[in-house]
Amino acid sequence: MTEEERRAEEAASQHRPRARRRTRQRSVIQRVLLEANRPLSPHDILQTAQAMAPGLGIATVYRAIHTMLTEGMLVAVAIPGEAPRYETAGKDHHHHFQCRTCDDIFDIQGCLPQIQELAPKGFRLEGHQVVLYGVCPPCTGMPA
Amino acid sequence: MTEEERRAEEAASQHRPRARRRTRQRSVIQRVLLEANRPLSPHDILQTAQAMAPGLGIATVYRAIHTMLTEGMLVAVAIPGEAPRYETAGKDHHHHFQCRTCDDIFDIQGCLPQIQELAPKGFRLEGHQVVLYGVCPPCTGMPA
DNA sequence: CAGTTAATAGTAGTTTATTATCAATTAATC
DNA sequence: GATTAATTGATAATAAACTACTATTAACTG
Repeated sequence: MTEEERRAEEAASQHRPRARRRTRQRSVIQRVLLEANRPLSPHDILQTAQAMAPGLGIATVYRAIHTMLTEGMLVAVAIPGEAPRYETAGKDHHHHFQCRTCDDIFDIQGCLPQIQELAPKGFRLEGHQVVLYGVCPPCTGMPA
Repeated sequence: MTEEERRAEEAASQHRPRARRRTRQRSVIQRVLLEANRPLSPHDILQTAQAMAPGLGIATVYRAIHTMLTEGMLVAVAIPGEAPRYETAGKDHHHHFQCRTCDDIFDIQGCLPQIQELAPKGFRLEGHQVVLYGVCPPCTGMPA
């Protein structure tokens, strides 16, 4: 039985659901994601969070991501050819830039309303995604 | 030693490189890709090609894709959260539409020059990709 | 502070996509 | 038609990302 199944089973039973604990690890992971202000991979999160939570394991990162996703605190960001990244939810509609040198993803503001008109007749358009590719400021040699 | 390595070794040796054979399987795979006129996954290719080449194996599909990629006849199409698809090379700049019902990818014509302006200062823009999401004509109940 | 049990670290296992291996087949050449 | 070796089909092996498992740790609760 997975953690989630056990939780669901308890919720359906007579027992009072156990509280979700505020652990050091989860706090650190949350903070890393809030401060990054751009989508991070599980590995990114692990690397950064380990500085503030020594010994942090990758499994804990994945568990925290899963929890924060179901709580609506995070959203997944899918980039072509890449494993999903995660960023804090609640941002305005925006798109992403991937640096071809460091592979990092950055948020970019703005959008193009005319993008709606690209859908051919007969296709029901429900959403879209734009990804820009190039080199980010740090990788072009510019100061961060 | 892989097939590719052996080929490279022979090319560097005194021996005349052996000819690439035109097999029934490869012809069928090529034809499927040409007629689809949209990006296909290896699995898509296998399904369609097996009708014209009974017994066709998935390994042959992957081998043909690899060969056609290195020959410049195919290009890979990466869609967020999806394994790569492949479509015939040489098309004009275009983007893609993914149907949320059948997951198929369709080519869409046109682009937006203003997309260049979305890149923030300090980011060197080299390329972009647009993916539209929605429901394709067949899946909305319209005739193909 | 003691008891309860959610959460963790470490790691084995799983999943999905792709590649390697190899005996058998078959396209190209003689 | 016989010969040669490129190609194939079946399947084992691999790779990467993620999940399950288990003993241990440490939040919460009274």
